[in-house]
Amino acid sequence: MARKREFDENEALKQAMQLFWVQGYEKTSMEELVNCMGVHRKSIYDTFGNKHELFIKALEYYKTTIGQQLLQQVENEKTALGKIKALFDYAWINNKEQAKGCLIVNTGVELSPHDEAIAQIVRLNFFETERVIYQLLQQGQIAGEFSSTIDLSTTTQFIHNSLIGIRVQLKTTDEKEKLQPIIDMTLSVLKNA
Amino acid sequence: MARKREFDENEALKQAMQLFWVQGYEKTSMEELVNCMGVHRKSIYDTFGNKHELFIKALEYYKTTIGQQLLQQVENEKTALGKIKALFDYAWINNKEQAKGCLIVNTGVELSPHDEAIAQIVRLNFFETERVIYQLLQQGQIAGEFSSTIDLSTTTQFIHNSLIGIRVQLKTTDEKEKLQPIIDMTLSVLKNA
DNA sequence: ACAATTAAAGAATGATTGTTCTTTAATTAG
DNA sequence: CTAATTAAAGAACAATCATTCTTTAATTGT
Repeated sequence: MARKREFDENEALKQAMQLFWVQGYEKTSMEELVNCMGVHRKSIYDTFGNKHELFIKALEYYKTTIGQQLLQQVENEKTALGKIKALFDYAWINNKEQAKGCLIVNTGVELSPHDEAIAQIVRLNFFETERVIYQLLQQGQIAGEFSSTIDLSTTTQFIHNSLIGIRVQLKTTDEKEKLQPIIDMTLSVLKNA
Repeated sequence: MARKREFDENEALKQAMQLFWVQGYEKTSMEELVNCMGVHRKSIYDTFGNKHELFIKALEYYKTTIGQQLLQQVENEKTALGKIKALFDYAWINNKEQAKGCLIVNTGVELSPHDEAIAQIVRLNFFETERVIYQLLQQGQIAGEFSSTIDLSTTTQFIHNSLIGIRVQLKTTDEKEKLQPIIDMTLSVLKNA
């Protein structure tokens, strides 16, 4: 007994996420969001709350779509090394057309120090990435691909830190060809003696 | 034949830099800058131009003060390894009281994709850091501290990428003790066989 | 068919944004 | 001393910010 929603909530959220990803939180105005989502101002507020809540929902959408695509790319690879490489390579795919880095890293840098709710989401996403890396390192060690002497926790942190660096440089550098050697060198610490 | 300026231009610029460093460009309003610089609105505009030009001058100030302090810390060390470690450790000093990362990295992430003038400044600062790393690696190789088989350019990129990661994580993580092992592992690639 | 409900549309809200105008006060060259 | 110059102070600017109000249109259970 009510009027039907004319827009697709997920599609609108996707557009919002893309804009936040390119521009960041503060730089993005509600007017821009209205235009890019194709949804009326009031409908955005009725559906998603306010700008801050919309941003959090965009972060969640990012995790369940982009994050899931990333895991898919990882699982497509056979070897542990291939899977870890896929983790790095996937960043490229999202930065082919436009330099926008990683939404989680961007958000952490922009908002973590003065927005505890969002800082927590960033930490959670980082922690999940580290969990994935840890398991891949473990698998690779068992399979004999990686050195058995490396410490799993430390190496996980090390790989993740390098991944964060790459995600930043995808936004800042115009010489993306310089990044692949960095990745190769990062992964070289996994090699068997 | 004119009235004297009552505020110190460098001191005001220092305060502006600090605020931009903590909050970023977009989040920082002129009103906040007026309060924190202790200078009248109009005087800020008369002296520094507009917000964007003030930000660029704050970036320059950062380079000539913080950047210089960093080089000082590096030169205080005797060995090449010590100097490179100092490069990493210096990030800590500025993040003891407040998590604010590195102004150049923060700025690159926030503004590089949609502000070419600032993107260029970020690239220039990155290039200078890489130049310093390159020279230290070269010195260390000559002194026999580092392996002679490492490629200087690639290793420079690799070290810098790790440094960027650390500078991001200083803003995002609440477990800073996890970062030291990352640095140690990064520097382990320099070791002689 | 009607009443209840909710979405869409458009206009308007007050607050804050970056920037500038006007007035007053201080300084110094002539 | 005075006139010229420039800084400081305060108010004000139009534009944009996030948010909400009001009105109209569509949907569906009864």
